[in-house]
Amino acid sequence: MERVKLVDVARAAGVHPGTASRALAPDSSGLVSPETVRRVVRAAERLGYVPNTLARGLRMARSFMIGMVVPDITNPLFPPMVRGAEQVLSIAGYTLVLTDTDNDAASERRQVDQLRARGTDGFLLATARWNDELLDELADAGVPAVLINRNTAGHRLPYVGADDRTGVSAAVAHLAELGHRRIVHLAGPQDTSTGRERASAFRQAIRSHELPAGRGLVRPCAAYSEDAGAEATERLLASATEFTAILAGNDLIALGALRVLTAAGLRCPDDVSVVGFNDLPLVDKLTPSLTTVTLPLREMGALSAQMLLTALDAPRDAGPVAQALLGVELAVRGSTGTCPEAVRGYPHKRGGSGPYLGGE
Amino acid sequence: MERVKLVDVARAAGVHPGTASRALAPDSSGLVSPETVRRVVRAAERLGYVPNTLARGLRMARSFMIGMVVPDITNPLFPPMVRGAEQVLSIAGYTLVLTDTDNDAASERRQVDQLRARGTDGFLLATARWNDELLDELADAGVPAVLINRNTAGHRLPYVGADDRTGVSAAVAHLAELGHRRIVHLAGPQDTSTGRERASAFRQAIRSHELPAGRGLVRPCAAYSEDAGAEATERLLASATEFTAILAGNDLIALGALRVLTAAGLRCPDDVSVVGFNDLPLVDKLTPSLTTVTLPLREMGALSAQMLLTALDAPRDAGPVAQALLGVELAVRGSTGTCPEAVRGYPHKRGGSGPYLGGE
DNA sequence: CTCGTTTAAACAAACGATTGCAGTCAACCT
DNA sequence: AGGTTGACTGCAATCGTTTGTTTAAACGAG
Repeated sequence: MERVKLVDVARAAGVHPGTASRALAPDSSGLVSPETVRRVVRAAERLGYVPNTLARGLRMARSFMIGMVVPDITNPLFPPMVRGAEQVLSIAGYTLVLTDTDNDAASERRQVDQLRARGTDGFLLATARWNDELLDELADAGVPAVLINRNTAGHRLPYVGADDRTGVSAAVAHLAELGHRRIVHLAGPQDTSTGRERASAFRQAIRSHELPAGRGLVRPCAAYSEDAGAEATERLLASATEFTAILAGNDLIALGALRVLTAAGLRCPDDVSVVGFNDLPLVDKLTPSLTTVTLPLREMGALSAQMLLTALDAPRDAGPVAQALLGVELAVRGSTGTCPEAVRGYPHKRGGSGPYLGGE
Repeated sequence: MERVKLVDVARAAGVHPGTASRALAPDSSGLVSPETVRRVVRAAERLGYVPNTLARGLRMARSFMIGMVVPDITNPLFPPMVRGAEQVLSIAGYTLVLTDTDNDAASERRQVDQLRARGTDGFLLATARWNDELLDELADAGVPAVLINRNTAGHRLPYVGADDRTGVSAAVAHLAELGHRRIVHLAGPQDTSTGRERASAFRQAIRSHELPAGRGLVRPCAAYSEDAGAEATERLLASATEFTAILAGNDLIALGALRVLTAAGLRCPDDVSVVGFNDLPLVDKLTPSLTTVTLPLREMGALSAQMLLTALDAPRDAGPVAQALLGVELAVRGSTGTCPEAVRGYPHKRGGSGPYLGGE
């Protein structure tokens, strides 16, 4: 059974293909008599007509495809965003093309180029670095694109993210309320906006709670990964820094921290409280369950898609680029508890019987 | 800067567009003189020519796009498959279009229709039901498609899955070795091949280990979800069935079971051992860490993509449809331990002081 | 009654590539 | 020498839509 095309519908309705085309398109259906519209629409339904997107795209110089670029779809942070975006795009008649850059800049460029060659109408990018050449190029070229989750230094492209500052502030407030005074931030990579922003918000929160502000309280990790978090925690323990709580740049870093703390004989939350970021699936079922900041991932994906859609049929440069921040929530769980005495790194100086030092 | 098209290249090389087209296509470049080929290729490179995929697709009735359909990208089971498939497809010059059906048959049909309208060259489907009308239609229509993870009753389409039977068999062997004799299987939905296959493999394993085979040992859940697993476990406890171990249809079901067991005062693995399936991220960090069956998800995705590619340029019907099973591994962790005395449901009959009854 | 004016539908030209067919020209064979 | 072959390349149709431009009909006013 051959695919039914516009000519077939037109013939069935007894009109010219051109007329049928106008009748079917909501925009132009005003140009044809209501009676004819009805006839055409009915014929289309009866025959099960589905327009050929390639032909239409060729004629209209639009592909109705949106490219979405994520660093690693395997990271549970991204699927909800993808899902939110896909839902919005699909009801608007667009198709989502997903690509995974494997956290590699070269691969990212290749993917984006390939999509551009395909005539992709716009991009949803979750891979932004703080200084990102590729994104600058896209901005220069006027390619419709929206950033998700991570922003760039220039703020030249529309951006949808979470209100990280408020999340950090809530986390610090929570810890302060539990009596913690020496809080360490295991920050995310400083070449990402989230890493920088959360670190900056952390410093500000420390000040506003009038907590001791010494150096070494913010310790950037090499990556948003468990291993990077573990490594940073080892360095932290090896240093002489005293702390009773850790605010991690994200959940994976928190998991790495927990692993190392446990290995060092420190218990959570009895000895050290830990807060994560992102609320990945299952972190609520760990022992202890992880206190963390919940992000509206799905909504971020949906909103970014919507912003892209409006950008698509807006005039070339319509006002300033939008920067949207969605609200977050602190999920208080088992990994945070009231402050014990100050805890310090490894059995160094004032050596005691174990890693658990401080007052007393 | 306008996109350079084939005519531009042809003019620059001093040939007809048709000739340029042939010169550029590896298949037909034998039809044109080597000298001309060289000239055209150089011109194309110099001008930075990238063919318009839409135009080509329209003419050739191929889009170089592959549709991948998953029930829920948010389920950590799927991202690795997507990733494996994407990698293979992208190096073959194909683009992966991902859609999420939200576990809804109507939505699935809509998505597939839309993709077909777009001229999608083939499908990777992870949504198969045991009796699946849509897939039968696709098979009838001769649409190139490969099933992943789940199969259909008819076995009419190529399929790539995991060797579930061996996984189940290893799990049961492991439990039997720990001394368990009364093992219950909280099976997955029986309208999925995985649910049926694992249940069938379970029965066979019970027989081959000569374990007591009573009724009520296989208890299908309504879905592959934590809630469904919890509900099934409640019914199990309410029944008079004795058991010391549970083999869950997948990890989510296992999590539901653990929740209910804990709530009922039963401890894992002291009172009841639990085995999952799939090895989702983080289940190794739970307390107790979950013993489960690890699937080669990424490889499954890659292989299915490869099979689809070969199917794409094979003659219409080339031999029997391939059915590939990839090896699995049992990850033995903390949720399984040596058998205590028989455990039974709630304080019924022979009423004791708690839920923990049996021998002793 | 006629001449603008509106309204509705038909016509035909794109969009950018691929490809069957036909033509050119030189070489080759008998 | 004439016809045949074969290697290249040019020509033009085609894929299925959309859309600017006629054409045809209907309408209203002077």
